[in-house]
Amino acid sequence: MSDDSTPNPAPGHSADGSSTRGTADELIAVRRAKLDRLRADGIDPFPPAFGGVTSIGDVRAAHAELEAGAETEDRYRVAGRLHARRGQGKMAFLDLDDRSGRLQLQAKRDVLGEEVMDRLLDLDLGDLVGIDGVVFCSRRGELSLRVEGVTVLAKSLRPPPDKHHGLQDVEQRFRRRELDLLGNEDSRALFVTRAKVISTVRRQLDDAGFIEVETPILQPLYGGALARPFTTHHNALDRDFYLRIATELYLKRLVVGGLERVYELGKDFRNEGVSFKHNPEFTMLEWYEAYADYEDAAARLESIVHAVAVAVNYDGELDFTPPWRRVSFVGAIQEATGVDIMAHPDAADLAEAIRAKGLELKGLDELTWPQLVDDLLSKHVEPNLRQPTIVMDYPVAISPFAKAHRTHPGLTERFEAFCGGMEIANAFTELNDPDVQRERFEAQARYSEAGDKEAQPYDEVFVQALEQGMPPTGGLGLGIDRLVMLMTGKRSIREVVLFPAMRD
RNA sequence: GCCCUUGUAGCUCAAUUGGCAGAGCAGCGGACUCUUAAUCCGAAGGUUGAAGGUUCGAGUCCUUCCGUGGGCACCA
Repeated sequence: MSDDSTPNPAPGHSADGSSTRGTADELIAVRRAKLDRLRADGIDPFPPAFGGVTSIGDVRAAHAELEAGAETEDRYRVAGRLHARRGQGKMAFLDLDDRSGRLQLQAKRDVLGEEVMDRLLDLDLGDLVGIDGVVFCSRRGELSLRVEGVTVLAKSLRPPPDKHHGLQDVEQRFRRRELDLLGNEDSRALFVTRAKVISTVRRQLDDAGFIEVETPILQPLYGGALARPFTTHHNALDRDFYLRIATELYLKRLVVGGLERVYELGKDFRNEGVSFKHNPEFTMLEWYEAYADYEDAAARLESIVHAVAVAVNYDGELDFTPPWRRVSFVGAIQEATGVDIMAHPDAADLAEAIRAKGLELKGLDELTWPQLVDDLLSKHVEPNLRQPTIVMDYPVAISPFAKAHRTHPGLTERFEAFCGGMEIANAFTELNDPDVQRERFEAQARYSEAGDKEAQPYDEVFVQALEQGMPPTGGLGLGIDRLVMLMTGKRSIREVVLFPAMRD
């Protein structure tokens, strides 16, 4: 570490100039020299706290009507990061950022005196400072604080991103999210919006009588979704655990236990490829409601998502007003491709029908019937579902936890919701017949033996829970990251996850 | 895993057909008491992602590797 501090000139007067260069190391060295100068002057560059701060947003709100040139007697203490500086002589203007906004500071030598003024001018962009001052409105109409006191709150030793362009490099924005946040106001706003999405969802469920629960992330058996898990090892118990791919099975055991309305909001982990809509760890909401079915779940989903859109002032092209368009799974595929999947109940037959329609599907002849059906939906239907759409009644073969449809054989009471060409939710009338559930697991075991790495492992404890008796239940899973993508108009999940997975 | 794309100063971006690597901001020295992408003067700042190769000469062309972004595959 290069800590070769220059001799300390008077505060505010810059370092001797002989060692002032422009490389990254030298930029840091200049800042370290200023740090040393503060310490030499008996100033703590990293004080422990700074009380009595008013947010810039609150200062602005209190003086929204102030006219150009107006003075006040109103004093405030604000704190934040130094963003820009104009003027260097007997008067300077500085911009100070906090989470709520930006405020101009006016520093006058005749107000502050030589020592304080010099110290203030010696600050670097990016330094965290506390300011005591009095509100006025500049001749050009800019709400400002006339500085009366300056407190260094934390010295910044590295240069901040460009003050106008912010941080543009996508890789650095994701790898060094703190630089993205401090350099790009819209990035900060996005994550505030994300928090609002989550708090709104919570409030909706809390107000509807749901209780929030926490179930294991480290699971001895994974289940509740069709996906490959991450595996880890517990040393003391000397056994492998899986990071959960879903919360479904534990939550249904809580319904068996009589909690009736439960939800969990947290991370799931799936060991699959990354894409604009997949991150290996992602935030999932699941809720289960006793005595409800999938129609009730659909209505609740519409209501919650609509409430979220209102809460974040969504103004994009999607219309989340309930009720959303409903189409049947079979009908949606037939409409988009002309193929009636129920008329072709085996794989070879269905593959022939797909080929007859001239549709593109890779590996057509190697795929199982469920795979063919799933591909038809994901490649030929899903991308075109822009406006919120609920696709109802999925085939039983791809729905191991959904109850058989009350009137249509071969189908289940399951829907997925799509918006912006993406799946955002998956819900069923939950299968609560333990014998049928046991058969479904056995079918999954056969898929697994046939080489399907995503088939469900048999979960005997879960089946025994169903044998205890689970009330009729509606359950739903909602992808929170994708919901935030929709609400903010972002096309990549990496934009809405603070620290997305990156290659090393 | 495969294909395409991209990587230049701390940050944002240029560089014609292969012909002296440049600008703005930031930083440094100086001027400036209502500026706000402040302005003005001055001096600086580079292993062009890495390693090889072709060439009189490579940021530019070729090979390999690393990372980004996009697509495919995977995601029954």
